[in-house]
Amino acid sequence: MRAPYGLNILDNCLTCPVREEHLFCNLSVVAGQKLNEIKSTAVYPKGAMLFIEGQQPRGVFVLCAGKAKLSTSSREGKTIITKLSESGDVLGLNSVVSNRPYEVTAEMMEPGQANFIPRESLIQFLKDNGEVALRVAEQLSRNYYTAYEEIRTLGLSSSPSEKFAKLLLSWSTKTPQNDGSSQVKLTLTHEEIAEIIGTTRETVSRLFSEFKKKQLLQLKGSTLVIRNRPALEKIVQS
Amino acid sequence: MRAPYGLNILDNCLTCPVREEHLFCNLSVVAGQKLNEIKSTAVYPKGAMLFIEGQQPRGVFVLCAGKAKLSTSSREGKTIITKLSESGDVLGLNSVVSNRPYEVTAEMMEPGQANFIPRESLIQFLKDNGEVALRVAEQLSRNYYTAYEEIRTLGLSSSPSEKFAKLLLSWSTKTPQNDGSSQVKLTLTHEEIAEIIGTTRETVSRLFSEFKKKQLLQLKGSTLVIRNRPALEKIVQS
DNA sequence: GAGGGCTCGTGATGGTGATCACACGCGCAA
DNA sequence: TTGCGCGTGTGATCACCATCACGAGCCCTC
Repeated sequence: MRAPYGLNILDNCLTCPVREEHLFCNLSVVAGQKLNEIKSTAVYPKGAMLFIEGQQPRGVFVLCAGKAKLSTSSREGKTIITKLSESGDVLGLNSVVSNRPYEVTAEMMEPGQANFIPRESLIQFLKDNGEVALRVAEQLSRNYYTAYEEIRTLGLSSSPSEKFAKLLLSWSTKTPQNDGSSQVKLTLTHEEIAEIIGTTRETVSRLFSEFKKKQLLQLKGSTLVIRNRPALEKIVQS
Repeated sequence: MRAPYGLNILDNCLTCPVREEHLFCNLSVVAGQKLNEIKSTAVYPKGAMLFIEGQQPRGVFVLCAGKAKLSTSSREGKTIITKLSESGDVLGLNSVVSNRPYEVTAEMMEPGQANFIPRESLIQFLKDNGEVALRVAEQLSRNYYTAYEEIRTLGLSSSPSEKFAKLLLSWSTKTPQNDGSSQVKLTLTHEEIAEIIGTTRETVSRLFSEFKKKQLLQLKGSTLVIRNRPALEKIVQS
């Protein structure tokens, strides 16, 4: 069975063979079944908006396949990307739990699939399953930590170089190589990188040039090779 | 009975006649009693550190009297204040729930009193009381919202004037007057304000001068009179 | 009353990064 | 091929704000 956009529909993407820290894994059999009943699965094209900043929270989305970017914008059109989400992430949880409008916009960066759990059902489910509520609390506090990291980055590290180096390091830690370097597929435009570190597209271009010249990184087609992590860490130092 | 620093020791500051949204209010009788058993009360002088960034989470502090500031610092010594806490606030909750180091330092800005609840006891308490766990989740998601507001401020509003105006408005909404103006007791130094909006002391001084000249605010001794809120909102606009 | 510590005002200066502008290369479709 | 849209490189300029510096006022202690 083929879904649009070349995706295979996953039968049940709430199960998670890989990452144990996922929110809805390792539940009791009863709870797992109940969760399966209240969820619904859908496939989304690139550019699809799961939800938009300011909307009333309809429910949470459990990303099963594809990547999504979370962003927030000012009235003047300036945008910052606050998180890149991957398979397994739960989107919209904060808004649903506190019943406040979505604080971000979630947009698919590539075709993907997600489970949707309506707000009312989820809240009732949490009330019926106290131990899951505690897991949700843990997840929320992890989210909070991520947000705090963001605050530290925005508030404490002033220069774009610093933030850029920090971003590169965060990518690099995901794909460590034995020789200290690492390779990453670069799927973001300079514009998007600028929105992540809170600067302009031009500055990002210049940063790439500068870092290339300093032998900190290298571009082979669309793969980014990060050399000399120690030097990057020295730039960050905060 | 007199406590040091001119404070009356409050018999049980977990009860909260005023604000219903407090975390540990309106519990069942049993839960309330249990909470009373595991908490301990202490009095703190001005400048006391309830906990410090990076420490392992010992437990949460429920602020009963006095104000505290939450801050985080970089290695180079730059500091940002992320929140000013008041009576009723629960400090350290995120770290305790996720069992990660305190992400901020909590320092008393004036003499005060707080209830301490050790981590182990609290977690056990939450496991035994699922409905309270959900309340904790709600509280955490509110914290998350606050953090997100901070991210928006730091990331989207570039100029110090904008952030300063935003800060003034946040103060002003707490004490609305019928004529559109409002008065606030100014207990912060320019230095501290600078740490809140992420700029320098000098810039804050200049902002005060500038806003005074523009009739946006006025200083009567240590009380700050905010006139012309619409103009401030126009400066913010984000 | 003298002295020290803290907060606040304000001038001078310089660096940095946003902004504007334009050119280039690439993929794609008519 | 031509044309268009998009992402990218890079120069020139300029406003803004951090930084340094210094002096004034204020409170507390000795």
